[in-house]
Amino acid sequence: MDFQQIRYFLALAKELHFWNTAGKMNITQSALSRQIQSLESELGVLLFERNKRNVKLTPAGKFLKDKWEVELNEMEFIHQFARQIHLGERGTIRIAHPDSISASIIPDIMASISNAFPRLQIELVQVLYENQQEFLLNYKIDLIITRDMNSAPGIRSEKIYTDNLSIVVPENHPYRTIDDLSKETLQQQKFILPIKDEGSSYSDIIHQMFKALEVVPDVYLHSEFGSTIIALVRKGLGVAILPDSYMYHESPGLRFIKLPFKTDLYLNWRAEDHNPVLSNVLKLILN
Amino acid sequence: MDFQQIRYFLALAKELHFWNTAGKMNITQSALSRQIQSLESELGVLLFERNKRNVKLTPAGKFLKDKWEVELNEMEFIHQFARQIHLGERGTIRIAHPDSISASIIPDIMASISNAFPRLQIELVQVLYENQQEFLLNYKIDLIITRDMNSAPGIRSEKIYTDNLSIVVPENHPYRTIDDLSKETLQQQKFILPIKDEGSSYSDIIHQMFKALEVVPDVYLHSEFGSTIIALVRKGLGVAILPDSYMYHESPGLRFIKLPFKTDLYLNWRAEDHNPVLSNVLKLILN
DNA sequence: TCCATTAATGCAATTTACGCATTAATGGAT
DNA sequence: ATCCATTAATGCGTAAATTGCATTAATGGA
Repeated sequence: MDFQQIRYFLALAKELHFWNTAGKMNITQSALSRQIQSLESELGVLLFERNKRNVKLTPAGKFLKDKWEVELNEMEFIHQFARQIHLGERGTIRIAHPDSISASIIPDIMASISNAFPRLQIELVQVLYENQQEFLLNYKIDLIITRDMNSAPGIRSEKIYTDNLSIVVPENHPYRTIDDLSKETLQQQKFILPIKDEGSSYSDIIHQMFKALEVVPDVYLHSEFGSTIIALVRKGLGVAILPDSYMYHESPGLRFIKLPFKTDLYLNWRAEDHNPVLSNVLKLILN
Repeated sequence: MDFQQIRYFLALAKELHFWNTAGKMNITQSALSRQIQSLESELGVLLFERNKRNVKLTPAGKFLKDKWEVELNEMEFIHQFARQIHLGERGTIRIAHPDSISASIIPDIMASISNAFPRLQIELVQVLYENQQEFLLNYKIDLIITRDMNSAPGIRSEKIYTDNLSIVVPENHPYRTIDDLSKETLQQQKFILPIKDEGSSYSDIIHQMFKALEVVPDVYLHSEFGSTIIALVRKGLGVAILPDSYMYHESPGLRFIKLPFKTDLYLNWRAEDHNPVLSNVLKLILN
């Protein structure tokens, strides 16, 4: 059974005239007649009561007219929807990102996506450092922004942004500009730092920074969560080294003093993932 | 687009293997490959991501698999339903009948129909004498049982039953058997009779009966409604001439005395009505 | 009774679908 | 690293289906 046959049937059910219908459907009366016959015999249902003069729907034909009209519309809608999925205009994408950028570049990225593809559903999630690779490879997330270059097989990684590192101090702290910093005073600070994850280039950079400053930091506390770190600094429990992106969180009571060190942000995705939604989002972010 | 193509797609979406699927669908891998390609190009949607080694659904393919499964089941259900309509096993038929037989042959007819065609919906209606023909010809009813032969063009009529006429008297009435009746006493009765409709053979018969008995009835009241007539007789307001069928109404306080006159019941329907439900019901009633 | 209309049908031509055989890509085994 | 078995795609000839044209047969109206 062919959709076209059903379209012929619906047209004929409206017109109730083989010649007129054939004309409208751009076939000959002969073809239409045979298509209807073929439909009837395949269904095992007489659709029209017809003689050489009149054509009218049988009760079963009337029933099918009503039902098929609905079903064909439904089908057309489904196919339209499928086309949008195919073009990456519909669908869901799960993006993981570090807390630090949730107020800096993430809003820009989201705005850009929802502007270009308003029908996309985006799920923003946070993923612990040790789960990042597994979640990506097991399709729990589709895209992840990290501060580490990822070189695992099957994962592609591109640098998308570079953050400055700042030292974050409470408003009443004597550090006011970069010039106030000295090896001696730094040595006296209590530091609140991110957890030093194995192989994390981000914590490496912080480590290298202290090396370059020739300071061995007195680490008061390690936390994976930037918001926790910021709250602790505000309470005067220590100072922190954080990427500038945290400035966008508009947290009062803090001062960011830019340091001459940088940390990169990378976009990571499955190399073999051809999901058109992903392709579209990648194009947008990497532009 | 062909339903068969969608069935091929669904099979392949389950198997994810062209050779195995082709075998199960009883075609060659070549044909299956081309059918899927044709489906993809007609839809404008890539359904499978495939190389010479692996086959997997695209997001759009996954979506269509879920949707099409539902739609195809829906369609199969619709077609099954249509087949039942075609065979006259499903549908609605509106049957009109005189009040008199609602407790005699109507229950038998209903039982017979619902036994043979349990899915049929029957609507029983009452139609005033003057509307009978119009309602039938205008498809307001499909079948009508009358006490008059109908010979209008486009209407077929078949005799299905013959009722005896009885004189109906209250229980305390002196008439006990047919032998108690005499011209003289009949002349003294007050009669409650049906309305003498123009061209109604039924009221004709009652008229002829009185002529044969050489009695001119003292008609106290005319009513079209048998139940009204019966109620009036029970109250002692007169006696009536009614078809035996009323005996089945189990009305207490009445005596039916059979008279040597008969009245026929006819089944009437549109001659050109080929509704299979009607055909089935006709076959049952006329057997 | 005749005629115009119209659905069905025979036939030839065209288009489409199919199976067979082959090709080309790929993942796993040696 | 190389070879091989597996497997989806494809070229080609044949079979099947669909189509249009012309004709037929039925039917309602003049």
